[in-house]
Amino acid sequence: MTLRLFNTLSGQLDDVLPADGAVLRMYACGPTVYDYGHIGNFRTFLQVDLLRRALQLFGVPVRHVMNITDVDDKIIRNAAAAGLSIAEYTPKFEQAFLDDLDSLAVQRPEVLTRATQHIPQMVHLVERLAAKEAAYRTDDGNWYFRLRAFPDYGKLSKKDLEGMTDGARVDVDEYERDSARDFALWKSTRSGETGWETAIGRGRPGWHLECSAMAMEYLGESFDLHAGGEDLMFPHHENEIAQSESATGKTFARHWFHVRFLLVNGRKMSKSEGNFFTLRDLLLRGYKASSIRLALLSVPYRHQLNFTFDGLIEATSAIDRLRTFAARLRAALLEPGSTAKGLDTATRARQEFLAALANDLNTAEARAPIFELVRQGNIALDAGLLRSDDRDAMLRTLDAFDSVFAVIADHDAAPTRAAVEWARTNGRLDEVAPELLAASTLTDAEIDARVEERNLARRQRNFRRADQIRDELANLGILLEDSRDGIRWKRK
RNA sequence: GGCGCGGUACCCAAGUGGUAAGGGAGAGGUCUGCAAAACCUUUAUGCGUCGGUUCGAUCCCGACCCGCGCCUCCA
Repeated sequence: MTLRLFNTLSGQLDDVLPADGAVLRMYACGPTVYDYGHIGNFRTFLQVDLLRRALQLFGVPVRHVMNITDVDDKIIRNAAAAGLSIAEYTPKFEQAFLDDLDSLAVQRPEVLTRATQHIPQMVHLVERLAAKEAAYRTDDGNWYFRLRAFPDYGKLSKKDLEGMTDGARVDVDEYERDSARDFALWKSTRSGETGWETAIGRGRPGWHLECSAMAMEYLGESFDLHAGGEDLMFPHHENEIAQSESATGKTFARHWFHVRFLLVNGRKMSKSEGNFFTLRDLLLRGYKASSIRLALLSVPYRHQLNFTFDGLIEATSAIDRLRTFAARLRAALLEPGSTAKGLDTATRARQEFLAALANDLNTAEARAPIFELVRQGNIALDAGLLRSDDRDAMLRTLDAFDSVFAVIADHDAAPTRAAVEWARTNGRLDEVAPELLAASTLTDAEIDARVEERNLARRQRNFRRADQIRDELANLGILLEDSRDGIRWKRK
């Protein structure tokens, strides 16, 4: 099956296939590590993760490069305020970012690159552009890209340069540039300020330059796909195209993938608006990592997603249903063999799931056949009609689903525990949901012992005592389920 | 002002020129010591409004209303 994906550049659905017939080379703009990321940021990284997982499911090997921007104005400002160099300031937030990716089950890119470790490549790119008269240096030492040198400018964001000249928001009076729209490639700095001594002078790279230089370093001058949030389309990605294609004369990225924004209360979630949640905020309130992952993945990437706590609760319930079914399938004692209906149910669900994903990563549509499978599977189990090969086929379909959505396999304990630990060491225990703190004090063995104690009471038909234990555990966030196959418990 | 996206049941949300997937929540029932889980039934003559095209439109066209994003650092 071939993935068809909306391409911002072509304005239509295009097949996503490796140009070299072997590995799909993709670049995704990563974070600027000046603070903890908010879940709006993570929506984009989750959708990129979904993309790479879907490609792998379709049998397309992926080489995925992500940058870490570890030098920029905000980093320099925050580091200075903390009395640190940027090299001392950024590692904490880079690590937090990587930890958050792990919590959300986001696969690591094949290559993670830091801007500060690629200064020579950036300088070289400026030199190439200068040689073609596409870059120029002003008297203050800054380097700019000459927009007139790239007639295709605007082809990604469909903006007409002529039509947007000198709007109110352009810094018309910015000194010495040939044109107000020319963008900075390299910013000169004085000694004492953050900067590097290079052949093009002392300074630091502009943001756009970083991505072009690193993408080309690891993926070549022309590659398959470039991803990022919708806000990066203009000017960031437009500028990447301009400087890269001016230097190489080749198409930079063939396919551009843009993820639309996460809203909260109908407004864009952003640092500057102050209306944001970090992943840790939500974990400490007692929401599970898997719930957050599913909630941010279930609305297709090309639609805005309005974040709500109801949405998280809904995702939690949906995941419970999937996990309960998977556990029930695995535990069921079944006759060997298969049934036509059972196999057909499993196969059709898988096909419909794959078709929905292949259709521009339609995650909402992709969920439906999986839940239909759950229903049909439960009915067959209730009726005692399921055979072991049916079960195996159904489990394979669930595995395919989970290789992309990654929410059925339960890895929720570790992120929550880590978040609580983080709150403890950062003096933020008051933000932790009470039942989370309580539950975190109970080990699995202690819970098992309490469950056994209740079981004994039940066998003695001492239901008062049994219910009392169940209530106590419930107050600690532990839910019990009595089933024919025994007692299951789970952390809320 | 320019460019773009969206308005589908209580909530989230898919979708198609031929009569509305899925999830959550709610209600009733089966099962259970009671719960929980699971299953069954149930919840839009209706898809922002008004016109038009069509045998037929939620889906196509036009106008309008409302919401959001980008045009500036930003996932």
